[in-house]
Amino acid sequence: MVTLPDGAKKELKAGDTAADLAKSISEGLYRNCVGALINDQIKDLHTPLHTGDKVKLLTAKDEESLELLRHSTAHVMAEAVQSVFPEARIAIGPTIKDGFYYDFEIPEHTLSIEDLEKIEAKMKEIARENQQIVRFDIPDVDKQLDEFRKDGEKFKAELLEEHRDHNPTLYLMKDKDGKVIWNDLCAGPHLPSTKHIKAFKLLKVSGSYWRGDENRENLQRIYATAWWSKQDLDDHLTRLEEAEKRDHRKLSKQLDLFSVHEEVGPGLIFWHPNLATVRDTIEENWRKEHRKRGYQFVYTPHVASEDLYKISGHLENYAENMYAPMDIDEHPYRCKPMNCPGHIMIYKTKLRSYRDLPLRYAELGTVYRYERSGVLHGMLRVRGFTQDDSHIFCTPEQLKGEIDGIIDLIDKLMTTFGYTYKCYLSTRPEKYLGTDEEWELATSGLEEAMKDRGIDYEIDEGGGVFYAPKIDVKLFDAIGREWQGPTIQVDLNLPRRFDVSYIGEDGEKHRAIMIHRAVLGSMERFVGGLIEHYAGAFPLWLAPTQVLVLPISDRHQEFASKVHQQLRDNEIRAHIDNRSETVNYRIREGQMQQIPYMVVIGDKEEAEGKVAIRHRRDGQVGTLSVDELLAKLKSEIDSKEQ
RNA sequence: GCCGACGUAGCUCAGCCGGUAGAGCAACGGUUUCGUAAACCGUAGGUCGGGGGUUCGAAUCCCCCUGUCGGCUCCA
Repeated sequence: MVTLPDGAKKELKAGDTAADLAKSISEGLYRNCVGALINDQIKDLHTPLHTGDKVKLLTAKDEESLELLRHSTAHVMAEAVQSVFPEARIAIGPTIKDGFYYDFEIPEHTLSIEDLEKIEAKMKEIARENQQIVRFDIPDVDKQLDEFRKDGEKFKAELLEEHRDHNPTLYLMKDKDGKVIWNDLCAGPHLPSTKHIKAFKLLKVSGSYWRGDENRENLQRIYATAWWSKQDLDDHLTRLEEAEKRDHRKLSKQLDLFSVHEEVGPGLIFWHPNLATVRDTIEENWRKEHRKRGYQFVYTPHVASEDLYKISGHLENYAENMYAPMDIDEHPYRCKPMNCPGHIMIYKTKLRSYRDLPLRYAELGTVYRYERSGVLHGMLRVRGFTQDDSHIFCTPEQLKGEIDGIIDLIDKLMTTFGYTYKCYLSTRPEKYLGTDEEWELATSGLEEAMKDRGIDYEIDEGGGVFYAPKIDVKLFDAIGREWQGPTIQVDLNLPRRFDVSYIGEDGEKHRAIMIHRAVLGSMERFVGGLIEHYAGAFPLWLAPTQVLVLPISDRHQEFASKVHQQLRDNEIRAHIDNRSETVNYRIREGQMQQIPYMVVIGDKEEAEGKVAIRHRRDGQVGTLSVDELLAKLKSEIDSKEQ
């Protein structure tokens, strides 16, 4: 007796499988069935059922079934690779978001694009052959180990050795006569056969390490994707192309946003005027929102004596991410990797009373960190960047309220940019500093602030850093991609190291709580992400050029210049294009520069004292007097319309 | 850092098996004065990322350096 999703019960014979269940319901369902969700776990279609099981049969329509498809396609890919390159040894091949990969060791050969085509062709062949994918319990682990070793499958042997006590299974690929063609050590689950595999594409090859360990074997990884239908695959490929078009590095060239220079060094960003305008506007807004919330702005030096980082512990724990020391008057100095010690210096210039707290220091603080050369990426992963950093010093009683205030600020700023977000609470990891009581106080402060606000959050158990529990916020952009967003940490380390304290109501000295938070993160990463989020079309309030004035011919120059000046007088970022190019040409350029508004001025407009408005998305939207235009622009700017 | 790919004019890219560079756009000069996404004619522009080697001869082949790009966490 098993239960179906609609609550119906179904009587089965002993030893019946999910496939038998499907068959008993309808032949069509059986044909389309690829697996089953048994007690909420994805299983093979041929898994025996037991009394009391909750069973949901999976077909291509079910979201969960994609996992089966991709995992099985990974096996087919591995089979194909070993068919094309018999000397290839297989490592692991899990599913990932939107696809899967498989790692191989192929002696004396590096995979090329042409190889991918060959492998794809072979995969199609395997799919067409309708090979059966059969689960097989390994009866004699030692014998199987010998088998793997004999075949040179050292990775599989290593894995089997580790999993020998966990009922290891093989998956066998069988041809129509039941002959085993290929096998892979795998926990499954899988599709019943390869006939369901119709729409897949191998995307790229790259390097990896066996078990992600750089001291171990170098492997070659093939990334691929698989979908139930050609249509789904095509849609996915189109989405990838879309994302590529939004690449901030690409848009930077079109829109003249930023650059990096070999002569200067990798990971160091030059902000061109256009992007500097965007940043400046963001920072202005950032300051305004901070002032409203009682923050005080500070500035701290960009280099500091190593003495400071000895106290902070950075030298001990963070040295590999820091720029090497420089010798100043025979004393080592470092570029600052974080702003916190600097803010603590300011705090400690006086004896603080509980009446002074909370103190909220904020700084757009530029830091330098050594990142391994291979991980640098446009503006998103760099070596020098400006954090919108703040450190709040408060009493334990104030903690929750401060967290609440930060969440309010986060919500305000993220909504301003049209991001949706999700919060994660990371709790104490295995290795940690501080006492259990401190962790409890800090963690519950974070959690309760979210609870009181009614914010949806997930808990990442043990995901905190060694010195702090934290709230991480993930952002979702215009095309649903995820970005690392704001973070709040309750630091249990630095207040102790620097003896950050205050005098309480009781006249005694108490350790202050120090909250570390960044909302935008780094200006580089945030603005880089924004470029992609908006696909280069910044909303009016952020746009580098807000209005482009276009006189139709030379006789309209004078009026056009007046309009231009009037806009500028009203703090609109306006430019005029009075080159002797056709109107069409200049409009095209304005469009390609993603300028929100163009105002066209010809005989008609001059006669009426008005301007013709063109919006980059809506095209011609009528004529307005300059005053009317100013009012329209101001309201759109003030509301920060997306 | 490691694996792989790539680096040709400001941009996008061509240049096969070695015979010392080419297009479009942009720029510049002129003509055109135009009504909502590319007017016409002309000119100039490159030590082919840097260094070394092979060769009579290297953008092209080999080595080193540098930068960029894709990955290196998602566990049979």
